Amino acid sequence: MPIQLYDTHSRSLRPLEAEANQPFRFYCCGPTVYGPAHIGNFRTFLLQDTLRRCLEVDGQAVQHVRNLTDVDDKTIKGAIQSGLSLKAFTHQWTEKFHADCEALNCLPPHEEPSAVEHIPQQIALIQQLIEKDHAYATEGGSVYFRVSSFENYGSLSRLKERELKSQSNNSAGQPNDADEYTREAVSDFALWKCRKEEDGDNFWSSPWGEGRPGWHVECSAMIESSFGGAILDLHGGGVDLCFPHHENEIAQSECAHGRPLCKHWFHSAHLMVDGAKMSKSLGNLYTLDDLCAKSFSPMAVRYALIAGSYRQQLNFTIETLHAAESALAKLERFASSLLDKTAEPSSALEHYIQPGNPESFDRFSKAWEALSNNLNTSAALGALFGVVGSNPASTLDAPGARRTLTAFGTLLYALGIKLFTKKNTELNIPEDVRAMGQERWEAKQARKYERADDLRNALLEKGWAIKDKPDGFEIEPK
RNA sequence: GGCGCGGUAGCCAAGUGGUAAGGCCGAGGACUGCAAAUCCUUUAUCGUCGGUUCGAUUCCGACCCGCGCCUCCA
Repeated sequence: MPIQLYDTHSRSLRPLEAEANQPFRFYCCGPTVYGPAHIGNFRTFLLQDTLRRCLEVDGQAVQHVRNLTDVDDKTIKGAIQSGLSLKAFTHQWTEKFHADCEALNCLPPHEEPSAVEHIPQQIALIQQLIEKDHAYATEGGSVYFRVSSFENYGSLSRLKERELKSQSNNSAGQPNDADEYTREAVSDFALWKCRKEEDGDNFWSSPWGEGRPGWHVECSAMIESSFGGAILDLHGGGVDLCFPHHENEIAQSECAHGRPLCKHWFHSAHLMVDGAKMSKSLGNLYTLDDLCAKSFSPMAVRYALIAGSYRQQLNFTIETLHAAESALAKLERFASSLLDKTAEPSSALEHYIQPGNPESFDRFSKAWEALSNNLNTSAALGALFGVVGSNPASTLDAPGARRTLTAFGTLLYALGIKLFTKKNTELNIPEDVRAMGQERWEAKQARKYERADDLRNALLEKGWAIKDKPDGFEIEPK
């Protein structure tokens, strides 16, 4: 049974299957690299990553391509403000994005094309559109897509053309382009923007004069060049991209190439924070670094961001993150109970975290079914904890524990969850803390409880907690 | 105004025409010198009002409330 996923275009659940002997062609709109990505961005990328992992577990050869938007209004503005070249500016934020992705255990896409490196392809695409009369150049040297020339325009988002307002205003309500009045219709969108003073050095020459590409055309051109003219199996992005970006991509690609752009559209709902849309003005916009600074682990962030199903807005709170840390700890205890049976250290768990084979899901089959059925991460996690609660380790022998670990590991792979990531990085307990712990233990053994409790409280104030065991004690960060 | 989504326990969040997964928190118990950690147990009738049905949280209708997109946006 292939994985089923809701398709925005047909508004129905449809199976995800590549053509015979072909990779599963998976394209995602990537980040605009003008600053650190926030957790809302990452929710989308994490969900896409989780879907990709599920496809791999399902046995498909996924070709995952995610672009970098490194030339647009925001990157150009940011570069000029920071006094860096566009390339240097976007490079630093690309590096940061990669580092965050790695911390969140996001698999790198197989290809990550850069928009600025595909300008010739974009120009070629625009030329094709002009030749086919789907686009026109204005006197000012910009090029627009003629929306009225594409009958299906609006089918993805169900916007009738007559309902379209202008695509020509920026967020301040000002026209984007000086030559706005030379465009034929307000709903026409820019493919090529003529050079403007505020763009600084960031312009390229084209048959229509110097300028730069429009945002939408970047994706169409990169898809064409990465997938060599094949139809995409899946295209993903946040819901906000549905219109106009994806709608425009469809118009450009289908008009230029005369075939459908994509078979399946995957849109993930937005992340809310404390019940409201994230925004800088509300002070509820978090980056990964912001959360790590509050000493949450990146893995808890991943867990929290994928714990709700993707079609539902997820309400993120700091409490969610505490819940994620606790849930992760519970999974670690579960893994430990199985690893005890196989006499392996916790570090051995990673060998079990593999794409594996769906045939072997065993008692985790409900969890896999949930993932297969429209990427229901929430139900999958629920089913996972159902198994955890049944405490299978108590009745398993070593081979049985190994089988259970294999199934469990496959599921962890699908969800992109790594365990025991915290312990490995926090083993440096200061010497004085260690000594206090030892002294407290000795006082306790000598039944000098007052002294022992004082030391325990003192350690707590320093941020360290003592966990007593029958034959000794451990010190952990509070 | 157009298109779309949602209202489930203190919080987050699945799900189903036959009396509601899971996580967190809380409470009770075990353990402990007392704690912590851990383990066990435990907390809802599903926005409101109608309708269909033997039976609805789940289907239909109305209403109320919240949210998203329609403009750069994951």
